[in-house]
Amino acid sequence: MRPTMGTLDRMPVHHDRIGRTPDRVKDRPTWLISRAYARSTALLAEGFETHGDGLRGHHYRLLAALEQWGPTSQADLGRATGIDRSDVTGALTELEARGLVDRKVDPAHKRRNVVTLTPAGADALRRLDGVLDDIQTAVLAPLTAAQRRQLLDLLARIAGADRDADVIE
Amino acid sequence: MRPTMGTLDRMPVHHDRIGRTPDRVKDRPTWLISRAYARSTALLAEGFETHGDGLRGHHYRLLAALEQWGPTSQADLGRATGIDRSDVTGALTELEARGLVDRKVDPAHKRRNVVTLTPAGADALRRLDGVLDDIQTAVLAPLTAAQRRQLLDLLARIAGADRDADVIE
DNA sequence: TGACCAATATTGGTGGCGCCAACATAGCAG
DNA sequence: CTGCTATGTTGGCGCCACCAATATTGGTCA
Repeated sequence: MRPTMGTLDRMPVHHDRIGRTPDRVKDRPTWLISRAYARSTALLAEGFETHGDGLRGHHYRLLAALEQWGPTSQADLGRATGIDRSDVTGALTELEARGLVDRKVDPAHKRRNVVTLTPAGADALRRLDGVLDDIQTAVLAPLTAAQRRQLLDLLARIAGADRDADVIE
Repeated sequence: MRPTMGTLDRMPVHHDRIGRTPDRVKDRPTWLISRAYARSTALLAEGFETHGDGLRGHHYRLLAALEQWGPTSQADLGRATGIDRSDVTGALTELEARGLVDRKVDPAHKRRNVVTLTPAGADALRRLDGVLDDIQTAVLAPLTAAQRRQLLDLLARIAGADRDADVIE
């Protein structure tokens, strides 16, 4: 019994440890995945906000694709990054406004835009890489090196389930 | 050189296998997590749509919390499920309209609403459980039983990093 | 007691991200 | 030439996380 409060028992709900997750939910893989995702996106949002000049995940993915594959059409960028064509358009417009990419019509295929990474874009990508690296280590902080490798391996299997199917066939 | 096209080499981009993820991105934990999340949410959305009567993740979490802890205030529901208070309000309104929960003012604490799971709500929860179970097995399909246990353990560690911190201290 | 502060429920709004539909245009295949 | 497909763009939707402001209520404390 606690001090100085006679009516304690009419409190049907105030278990000291509500705030836990319901049992039905807390061990479900989809729940754990969503929690891990929530945690990583929170860190990403913070990192992008404080060191990302207002850029976000879309922008990083596009810059990375351009750095790796060189000048690319928007449609191919979308396929390479898993970003919808329409969202590619919007993100590229923002990147172009910042001078991080260059966009012009492909003279040989006039319906295409050829998107090119500018030097400033490459710089931005390198900066973001640093930010992202820090975030990765923060996310994986609770794990040992061996556990990290394991997790990445396992995640790759379930994350790439459809794509592997596409690739293999 | 391919046939019938002299100007082929000004085509820097048409690798036959674009559609992969940039190397800079594809092994990052946050990326893999987001892919796993995308996969699981796609399955969840499909499952909820075809067998969920239009309910979504929020609703399931709330029903599960109510089933486990009994009548609960909205604020506590929010804390228990990680759903923002404002979103709790909206989701409960929908659940109430379907007769799955009952919401009335706590006579002892008039600023609180006591939310109660109705029998229909318990039924809906059980139905959703079945749907969710199927989705879990679909998500984990590429893994062996041992790998599944491992993945869940590792995810729990990184997913619960903050909460554990809260609990431990 | 009265003044002040904290918690609650609600309303309304933001933003990221994934996705889809419609459209005009351009290239390709028959 | 006639479809059919690919491309880029615009506009919209839905889910989820989050935040701000407000009215109400409870509890605290000087």
